[in-house]
Amino acid sequence: MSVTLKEVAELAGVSTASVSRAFTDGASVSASMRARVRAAAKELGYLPNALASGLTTGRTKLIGLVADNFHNPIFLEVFDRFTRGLQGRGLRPLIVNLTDETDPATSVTLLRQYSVDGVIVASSTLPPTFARAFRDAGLPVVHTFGRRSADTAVDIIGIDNIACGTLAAETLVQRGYRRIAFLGGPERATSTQDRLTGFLRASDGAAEVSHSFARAYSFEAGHEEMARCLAFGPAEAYFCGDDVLSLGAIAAVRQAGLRVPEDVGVIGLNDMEMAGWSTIDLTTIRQPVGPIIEASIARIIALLQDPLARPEVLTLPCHLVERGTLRR
Amino acid sequence: MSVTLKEVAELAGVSTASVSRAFTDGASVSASMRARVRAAAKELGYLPNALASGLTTGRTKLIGLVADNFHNPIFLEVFDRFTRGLQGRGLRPLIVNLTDETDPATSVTLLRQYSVDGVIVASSTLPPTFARAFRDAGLPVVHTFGRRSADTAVDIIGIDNIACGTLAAETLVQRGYRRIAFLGGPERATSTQDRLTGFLRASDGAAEVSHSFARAYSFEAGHEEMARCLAFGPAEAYFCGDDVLSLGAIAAVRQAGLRVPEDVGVIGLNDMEMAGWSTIDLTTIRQPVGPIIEASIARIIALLQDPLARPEVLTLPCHLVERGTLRR
DNA sequence: ACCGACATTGCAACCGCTTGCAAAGGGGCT
DNA sequence: AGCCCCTTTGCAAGCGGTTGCAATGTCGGT
Repeated sequence: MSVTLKEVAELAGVSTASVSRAFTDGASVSASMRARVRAAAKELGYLPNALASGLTTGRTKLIGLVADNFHNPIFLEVFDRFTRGLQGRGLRPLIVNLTDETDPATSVTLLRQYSVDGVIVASSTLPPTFARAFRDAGLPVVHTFGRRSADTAVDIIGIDNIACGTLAAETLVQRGYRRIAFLGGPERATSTQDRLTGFLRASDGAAEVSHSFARAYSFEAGHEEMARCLAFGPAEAYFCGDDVLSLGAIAAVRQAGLRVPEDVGVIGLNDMEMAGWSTIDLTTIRQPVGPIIEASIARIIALLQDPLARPEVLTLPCHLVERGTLRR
Repeated sequence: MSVTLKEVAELAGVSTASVSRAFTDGASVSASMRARVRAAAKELGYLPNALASGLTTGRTKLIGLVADNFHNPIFLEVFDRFTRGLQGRGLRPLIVNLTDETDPATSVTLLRQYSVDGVIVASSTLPPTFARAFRDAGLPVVHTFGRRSADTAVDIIGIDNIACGTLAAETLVQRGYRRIAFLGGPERATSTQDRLTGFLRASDGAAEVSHSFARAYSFEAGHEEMARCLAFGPAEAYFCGDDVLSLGAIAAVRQAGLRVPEDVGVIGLNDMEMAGWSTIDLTTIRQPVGPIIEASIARIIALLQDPLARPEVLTLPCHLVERGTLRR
């Protein structure tokens, strides 16, 4: 079907070994040989077969990209950056879309079958054990947006969710809100738990606090949960676990005939692209997605070089983005 | 590193051929042999190496998924469905993120190197020649969201953009708008051209018509272009080339102190998930993304079976989704 | 002219799996 | 018992590349 190494070798009148070397940099080949081979290859339209080469070298340049949230707009940015960043470095992402609560074993199997060189788990909700399953299978892995944990078994790159919760609470208190609330994402998500922890810690004594959870990181869930809160008498301001959740919550507030931020303040987390759209104008805590992903890619590449490197935790700072859903 | 066929064969006391057969259904193996092999495999934690097997069989179960719009929320749905649909059928998507106007040759090279079995080009903006490049390289390809063209060289699955333009114009006219406008996406995108064609055709004589183009399918571009339109005296209603564009346009209208739909009506196209959010509530033309993608996957699978099948064009119907940005 | 060091090249085995072909085994039938 | 046919199994040759090792060639130095 397609042109092989052998054909190029024949045309160039050299051994297949030489052709192979002409395409690997750093190999021992003379300039003239390389030129000759390249010319023959060009003439035939030869392309090295990445799979065959992966078979012998043990490196496929395939990176598993595991994600569980294809509904959150923030993931558009995440995918865009990951796919570009990886392909810009000669790596190819192999996507795994975790439906529901797929167990780790399945994804591990999947990715091992394709001999990926490494895995990036991009999720703020999965438990640390998930990423560890890859490492246990001998695959380099970094958990992007993961939770820092005591036993640092895998590399984690993300934000300090506890600090974010604290920042949110402090901001609300500082703006003079006295009855504040945390409207989190799924209770089991590690990010939710941490954000709540930080939130409670910082608001303790400084304000009257309550909290509840939406069933998912989605608009509907935010809407639903806020509607419930309103029915029980709303707080003055809410820290929502996520931007999408915030939008759902805001919709519910407005539907109840209340104004944002005059009657109810809302602060989100992520700063997804649309949070800045003038019609949305969401005050939120910005998660530095770009740097996080750059760092993740750099880290996975480092792990490819040295799979035994000690796992590290890298935490990037978040900051407040002032817009129109919180009073000054 | 990982367990191989040979080790399983040794443990089970059979030939490697038998082990291989035990893992291929339809192969000639006795039930007892299969059981014995499976047991040994399980004991060792053996996983067939998909790449090695792809090397010999010529099928990798890898499908290239080429897209050029990682900023439009509709693509979240597109990716979600494609990745799930493919993996549900035992295929693995290999993503190519087209940065800017990457030329087809590069992606072809990339995907050929990984011996993908087929390619799905998911874009409403790329010209038909793009997808054809894959076919010319001998790769089965379907162009999802593509434009039907006279010389049907590749399979196309999508909507009839001309009909959508017509539907939009008819809807506006029927609602009593007399001065209507088309605010399209990038002028070079095939989808833009077709939507405009249909729009003009249907509004001819029935209303006063104008048209212009945004520089991209994005919020900012829509905002910008609508601002420009408003400066020159706005039409009564706009058909925007896309939902995101619509949102940008609406933002500009509101910023100018005008109301939607009272002063200016807006109708979009796509019906992305957030168009239905109560705070957005966009009247739009629904593109049946689910069925389009299901059909695309089914088609690419059919092509894997029979690569020489004659290309087909499948056009799915769109319909109006009534919400709050157009008067009744 | 001779020697050693170094750069190039080819040979051939191997990466992990598949598959055509032939050999072996197992019935059913006469 | 003998024959034929069908099923099951193993052998071995690939699939497209890579790479250790040995062979060859080149060059500087004496």
